[in-house]
Amino acid sequence: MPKIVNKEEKRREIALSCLDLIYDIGMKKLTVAQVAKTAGIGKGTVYEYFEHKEDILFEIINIHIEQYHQNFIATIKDVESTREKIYYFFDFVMNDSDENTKHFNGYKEYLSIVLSEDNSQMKHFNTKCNKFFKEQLQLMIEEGIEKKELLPFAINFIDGMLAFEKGVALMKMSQNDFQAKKTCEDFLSNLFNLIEAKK
Amino acid sequence: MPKIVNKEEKRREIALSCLDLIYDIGMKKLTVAQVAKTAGIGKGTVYEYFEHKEDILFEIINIHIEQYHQNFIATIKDVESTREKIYYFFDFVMNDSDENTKHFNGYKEYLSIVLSEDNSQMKHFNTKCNKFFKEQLQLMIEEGIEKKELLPFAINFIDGMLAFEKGVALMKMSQNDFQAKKTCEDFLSNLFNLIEAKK
DNA sequence: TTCAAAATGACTGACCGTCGGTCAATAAAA
DNA sequence: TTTTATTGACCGACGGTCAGTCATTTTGAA
Repeated sequence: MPKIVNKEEKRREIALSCLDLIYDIGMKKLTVAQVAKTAGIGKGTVYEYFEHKEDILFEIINIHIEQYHQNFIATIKDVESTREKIYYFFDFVMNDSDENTKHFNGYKEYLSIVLSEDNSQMKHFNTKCNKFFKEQLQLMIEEGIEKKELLPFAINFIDGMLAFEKGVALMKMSQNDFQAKKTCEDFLSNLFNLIEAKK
Repeated sequence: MPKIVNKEEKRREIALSCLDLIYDIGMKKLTVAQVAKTAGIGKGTVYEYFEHKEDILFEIINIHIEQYHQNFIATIKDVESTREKIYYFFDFVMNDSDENTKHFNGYKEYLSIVLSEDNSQMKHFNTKCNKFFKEQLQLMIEEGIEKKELLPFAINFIDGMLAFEKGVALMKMSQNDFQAKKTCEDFLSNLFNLIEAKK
């Protein structure tokens, strides 16, 4: 019998090898032949690990989100004020570093596919991610209220903040020169004026 | 000279003939051969009126938006309270009628294309549409403040409401069983608690 | 103990069908 | 005859398949 490969590991390895390629040219222009060449495998082998071309991106997004979740929790832990924590919640749409731009771009490509197909698995994955962030935001805000940094009714704006963040992401992805950072900062500043406990 | 066809009119006519087809199967599965057959023309003729397949959807969206804008202004005119007007602003994501679902679905397909390509024209179109809605919302709110229905700082939440609406749209498009209507209603109810002038 | 044959999963790239887009030829109006 | 509109055969690119090859391990007869 041949060496048994760790399918999950190799799947991950192939996906990651295409990361820059996808970032450079996008999923639409990406060909499976290119993927195979980049990963140093045969074209048929790609289909040994992925159901279809789009599946490759799904793997990448899974990796990114996993990292992001961990990173998020770790960073939050070291932040003192609720205000700062919530700002960090919007980091994904505000941060224009190379690293984050790459993630953001990947998410854009991913969304494009979710919208064009009717893939229940991908939609479910979205729901799961969203749930995570909602829970995190809820924790932050509840803690903020407990610490008397926020007024109690701040709890009512969790869904609003979640949707706002998604909306800013969408506008950043679908418009030229959209001022994501400014829009977030203004919104947060105005919101905090209302929900923050006055000293 | 031979028969001069009204290019713009025929373009519109071809696009509209495919409306249900696109709604049924989506842009990805739509083939140009199908479009030609449905419109009762040759495949090559399609390219006389459209630059590429996606261009057909762009025409549809243009028609829809034009209608929608007119309809929006007309409806707003007959509505009394600012609160109701703003509710109507969220109609696009809350209304599940067949008619609106079709428009919403078209917008979803459209967005998918905007995200997958880097089409500056489409992004510019988005920016324009958004500007329209922002102006409308601004008018409503300014009027509401003038009529003492809203508190003055309500003006600060225009961008927030815009982004919120976009976010709800995105979540509705990319998740299973997302409660768009409830999310909007809750958000608006909570927001009005803050920005509405107390009697 | 040895090692050839059998077994099997990994891997491959030629091949296929589909489809977006092109263009040379044709039709038709003026 | 000229100009414009129309057309569908054709092309090339690409996603996905599959019959066959390879490499390694297991097996069991000598």
